Formats: sequence, C-alpha cells, structure tokens
Amino acid sequence: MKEQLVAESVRLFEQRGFTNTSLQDIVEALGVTKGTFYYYFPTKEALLMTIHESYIDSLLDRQQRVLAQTKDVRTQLRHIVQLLIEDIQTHGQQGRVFFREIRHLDETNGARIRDKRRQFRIVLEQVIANGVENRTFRHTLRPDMTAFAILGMTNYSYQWYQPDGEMAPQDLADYYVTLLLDGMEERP
Amino acid sequence: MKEQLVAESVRLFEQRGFTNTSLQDIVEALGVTKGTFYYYFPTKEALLMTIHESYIDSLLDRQQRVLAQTKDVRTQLRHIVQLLIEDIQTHGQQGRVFFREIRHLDETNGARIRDKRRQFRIVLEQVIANGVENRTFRHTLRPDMTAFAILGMTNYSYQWYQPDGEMAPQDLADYYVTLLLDGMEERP
Amino acid sequence: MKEQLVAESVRLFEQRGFTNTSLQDIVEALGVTKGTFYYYFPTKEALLMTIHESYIDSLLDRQQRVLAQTKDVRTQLRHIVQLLIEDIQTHGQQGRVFFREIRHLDETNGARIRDKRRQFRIVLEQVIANGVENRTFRHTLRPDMTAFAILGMTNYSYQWYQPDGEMAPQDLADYYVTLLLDGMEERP
Amino acid sequence: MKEQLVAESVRLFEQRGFTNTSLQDIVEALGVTKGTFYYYFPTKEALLMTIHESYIDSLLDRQQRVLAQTKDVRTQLRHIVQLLIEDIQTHGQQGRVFFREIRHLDETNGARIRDKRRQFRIVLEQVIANGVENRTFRHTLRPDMTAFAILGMTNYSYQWYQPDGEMAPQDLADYYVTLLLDGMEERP
DNA sequence: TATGAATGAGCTTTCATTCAT
DNA sequence: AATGAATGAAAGCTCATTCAT
Repeated sequence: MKEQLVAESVRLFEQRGFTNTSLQDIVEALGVTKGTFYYYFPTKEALLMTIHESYIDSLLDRQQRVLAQTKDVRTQLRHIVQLLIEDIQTHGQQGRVFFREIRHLDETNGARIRDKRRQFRIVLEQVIANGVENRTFRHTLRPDMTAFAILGMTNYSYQWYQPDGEMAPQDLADYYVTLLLDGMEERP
Repeated sequence: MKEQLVAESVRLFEQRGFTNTSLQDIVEALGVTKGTFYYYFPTKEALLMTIHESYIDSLLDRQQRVLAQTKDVRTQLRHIVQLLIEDIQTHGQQGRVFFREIRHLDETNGARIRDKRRQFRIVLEQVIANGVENRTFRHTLRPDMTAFAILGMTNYSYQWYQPDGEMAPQDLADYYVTLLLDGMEERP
Repeated sequence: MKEQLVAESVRLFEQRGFTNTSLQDIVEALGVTKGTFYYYFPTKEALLMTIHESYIDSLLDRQQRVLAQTKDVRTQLRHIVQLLIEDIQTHGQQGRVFFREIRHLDETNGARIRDKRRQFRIVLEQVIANGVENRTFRHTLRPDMTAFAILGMTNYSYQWYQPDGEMAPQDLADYYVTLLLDGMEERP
Repeated sequence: MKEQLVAESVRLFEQRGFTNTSLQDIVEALGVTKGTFYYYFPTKEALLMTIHESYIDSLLDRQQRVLAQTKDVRTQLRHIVQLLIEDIQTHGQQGRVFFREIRHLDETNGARIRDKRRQFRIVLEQVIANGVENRTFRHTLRPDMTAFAILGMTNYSYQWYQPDGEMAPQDLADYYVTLLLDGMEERP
C-alpha cells in the first residue's frame, strides 16, 4: 500500500505538480481514504521527501558503481551521462518530480536533498578534474562549470526527450558524450 | 500600478512559487487591496501569463536582433548564448519564474508560450543547421539535439549561477561557447 | 459582524465547550460562511482570546473603580464580592467560558490572561492585608489564602447560581460577605 | 493493563484536557496499540466515566466514614474539609480532570456523576443544618449556600494549591476551617 | 489478549474570486 | 481607480472507531 501510494503520487505529481495534486486525488486514484494515507505518511511533504530521497539515493548508488567499474575518465564520463539519460526511460516521472518539486520540501529535508545532489555533482567534477590532470581533457577546462554544463544538458532531457521515439537512450547518451568530447566545430 | 503588481509578483513567485504566493501576499506587499488587483488583471493566471509573455517576447526579440547583426554562425551562436547568460543578471527572477511556473498557465496560454519557446529553439536549430551546411560545424551534428543541449546548459545556469560572484556573465558565456565549439578533449 | 461573531461564540462555547464548538457551528448560527469568520479573526484561538481579554479587562477595570470609591476595607471587600456575583447575571456565559476554556489559549495568550487574573487576585490580597494592618481583620489572617478562598467561593457561583431564582445577586453577595466576616459559629 | 490505561489517561487528560488527548497519545505512552484500548473500554468516553466514577465514589465513601466517626458537627465539618484538601496531594490530577471534564460525559453518565456530586453536597448541607439546629452554627446560616461556599473554596484549591510547598495540606485545611468558623473580622 | 490496517466524518484554515460602493 | 466585506470550494490533517486476524 505504501508503495502504491508512492507510485500513484509520482504519476500525479508529475502530471499536475505537487501543489496541484490533492491528497484526495491520490487516494481516490487508489480507491482508499485519506485516513489510509495518513496511516503511512505523517504529512504530504513526507511523501514528497520519500520520493526525492529514493530517487537521489539510487542515482548516487549507481554513480558509485560506475566509478568502481573503470578508472578511465572518458569511460566514467560516458557512463555517468548514460546513467542519467537511460534513467529517463525507467524513472522519468520520478526524475521530473525530483527536479521540479524540491522547493516544496521543508527546510531540513530540502537541505538534505540539496546536499546529496551536490555530492553527485562533486563526483562528476572530480572525474573531470582527474581527466584534466592526466591530460585526457583540456588543461583550460574548469571542472565546476563543466559539470554544471553536463548536468544542465542531461537534466533538461527529462523535459523534452521521449525515450520511446526514434532515438534510443543509449544513442542520445552517445551523441551527448561525443558532442562534449569533440565539440561542435568541424576539424580537418 | 500594473507594473508594480507584475514586479512584486515576480519577486514573490520566484521566492515562494506561484501556488504558494497568494493574492493577499502580493497586494499586501504593495499596500493595496485585492480589489485593486482585480481591476488590472482578470485572474491570477492572467498575471502569470503577462510575466511569461513579456519574458519570452523579449527573448525572441533580442534573438532576432542577434541574427540581423551578423551572418557568421559562430558569432550568432556566441551571441545567443551570451543573450541567455547575461539575461540572468538582468532578469534572473523572471527567468526562474518562467522556467518553473509554466505549468500553472491554462491550456490555451500554456500552448501559446510553449509555441514561442519552440520558436526560439527552432531559430537556434537553424543557426546550427546553417553552420553544418557551410562546414563551420561538424557534418555529423544533429541541429535539434544540439540545440536542446545548448538550451539545457544555459537554462540550468539560472539555477546555480550567481552573476555577482567572481565570474562575470560574459566570462561564463565565453566559457560555454568555447566548451561547445572545441569540446573537452585535449588535442595536440 | 465581529461583535455578532463574539456574542454567538460565547453562547456556543458556554453550552458545548470551545473544542466541541466548530467554526461551522458558529457561522451557521449566524447564517454566514467560514470565510466571513476568517475575515475578522485570524484563528479560532484569536476569537477565544478576544473573549478572555474583554472579560478580564472589564473585571480589572471595575475592580479599580471599587477601590477608588472608598477607603474602608470592609466596603471594598463587599463591593468586590458584589462585583463578581452580580457579574453572573450580566456576563455569566462569558464568565463560564473564561473560567473553563483558558487552557485552549496558546502559550503567549494564556500567560497574558493568567497575568491579569493574578493582578485581580493581588489587589484583593492587598485589600485584605490593609484590613489586617488597620485591625479591621484578624491579625492571624493570611491575605493570600484568604483571597483564594474568596475567589473560590465566588467563582464557583458561576457553576450553580441561577440569578433569576428566588435569591437576587445582591442577596447572595451580602450573604457571602457576612459569612466571610462573621464566620459560621454561633456567638453569644 | 486497564489500570495502566486509566492512570496514563488521568495524567494526559490533566495535562492537555480530554479533547486534546487522543487515544493515540494514550496508547503510545504505554507502548500498546489502539486495539488494546478497545479491548478494555468500549469508547473513549467510557474511560472518562471510569475516572469520574472511581473519583466520586471514593469521595462519597470517605465522607460516609467521616460521619460515622463522630457526631460533633464541628469535627465533621473539619474532617470533610480535610478530606477534600488532603485529596489534592494524593489524587490532585484525577480531581482536576473530574472538575474540568465532566462536560464530556454523555447525557446519561453526566447525570449520574452530577447526582453523586449532589449527594456529597447534600450530606455537607445536612451537617451544617444539624449544626444550626443544635446551635453550634449561627441560626441565620443557610445550609445550601454555605455548602456551596465551602465547596467553592476547597475545589478551587485544586487549581492553585501546591501540596509540596511550604504549607502542608493539613495546615491549609485547618486554616480554611478556622476562617469558616471564626470569620475574618477581628473581635475583641 | 492484542495487533495493525483501514475508515469516514469532521476539523481548522486558505484562497481566488465577486460585487456593491 | 480602489475598497472592504463576503463567498464557497477545497485543502491538509486528526481521530474515534471497526474488524479480521
């Protein structure tokens, strides 16, 4: 039941937004009553927090596994981008809720999630910094802003990319990595 | 008065979000009453629409001016990125409201804004396509996804970039353009 | 309207208690809507505070006037008892709400009201102390506990005394004062 | 378990009031579940009734024993006052709940408790009436109103008297009895 | 004897909106 | 051009109670 509540909420939050989805909407969709909801969650915000935390924890976890797999920074970068893009297919709704509704967490919870997001970004920065150091990446690269650029690119995909269209997630990820590594400019 | 209402709303919407800002909050901040608000706007959503439309119209307008200035695609690309990044300093709040609250427009208005956003993107795509055609950009480039990548990168800056920090908007824009054109990889 | 809301609330709170009276009950009794209530009071508790404060302020005010009228402690005592007893007829409902529902004020408001109640008691203590000093009252009298005794006696009247019965408020007050001054014991 | 439920409830009802204490609060404080509660009590109100009835029955019982001990009305009066005052130390919480929450009993139960309270008062009235008849007490005394006065005095002590302070319960009882018998006035 | 899941009615509060003035 | 009183629908949340196990 708790899982059903989470699943249904993700669906509705993604469609209508957190504030525009009432508890009534959620429980009605499941054919239960509001009392049931409050048996499992102390507040509506706690439900949102559950969604956020499970999402970011999963990302962090998979990011760590990527790092453990290989020491090659190009491959690490590629896998992190893949991880994010392929996630759209499996957890797109949850991701969109995650990126959009963080503002509705209370101070404490918001800080906690932002902290974990920062962790993810810092790991990415470190990968880039390592690549700069071992001369895989250009020495003029700034790891921080480059990480922001990559995350902007991938996160935005949640808004427009349809994984069931002509282009497979893997292809989009590859395209982005190539774009990032080689740049736009034609070279002889 | 109408302008004051818009200005104050932008401030509040950015801080607390559209749904979490009540009309009461807005009019109280200006020391007027709700009646006043309804003299100038038929609904709360109409106010949001005003904010959205003025924002995107201004962007489209400036984008057109960029295109008129030069025919060099590299320069056009550079100026479009600059336009978006420098906008953070002057209209950051409005921008964040724009990116975040579009969902609260009604069907008609939402469609209209999305349409104008699409226009902006398509122009960017066209610039890229032109660059591909005249061999400035790599022939393997996909204009659509590349445009999305650029927009993701720049839009995300609204979330993290502090224009009053160590790095000037112009610098960030330059960094992004270089990153886009040259890529990350070290080349001999 | 605000006064009507207060008046009706006093009636209902006295009958059913504060917690058992819903806003719905109050506004329904007046034929208005809940919105109307919240136009005049920020919370239900604020309404209760209004009732409490107006009650105790009135008592304190009348107590001061009693003190100003005469310097004779016997008369002062008599008038304070009269003040409390006669109040049952005019403000019995409000009084019962006052004695009963103070617990439902929040910390700040509760403290404020308790403070004013204490003031009333301390003035009474002072009257008694003065009487002891000038040998009107027995030198073994303890002003504090005697004041509590008097207040217990009078306050309890709000629970059982029916001012429209055979005994007029003035008579009850006189009876109590005599009992207090002379005691129960038969003396030759 | 039943006794634990009662004991914990008394504690909580006294602190927060009957309506403001949820069953959840009670069972949580004991580390059991709501089902357990409903095994022992059919309703929340039944629990309140148990508290009331055990309290008043005990008072009535002790009052009867006082009467059986002596026929001297002065002593009877003294012992009844002592009984009530000393009770604060041993059953203050229960007493405060008793005086405060009777309104939350349903019609039948409320009537039953009020009836027993009346019994207690009537016995007290009878003691006074006997004293008047045998000229121990003044012939102008009205037993009914005098009983109310005494009860007001003693009951109010539950609100302010701290039995662990400087004054022992026995002392307060003695002080009150002396005040009642001798009055406040200095006599040569 | 006790649990835990679920109910449903009711609660206080919020808020966009209306409208006579 | 602006006010202030009022509305009504809906929101998040609480809680006594039920019941199969």
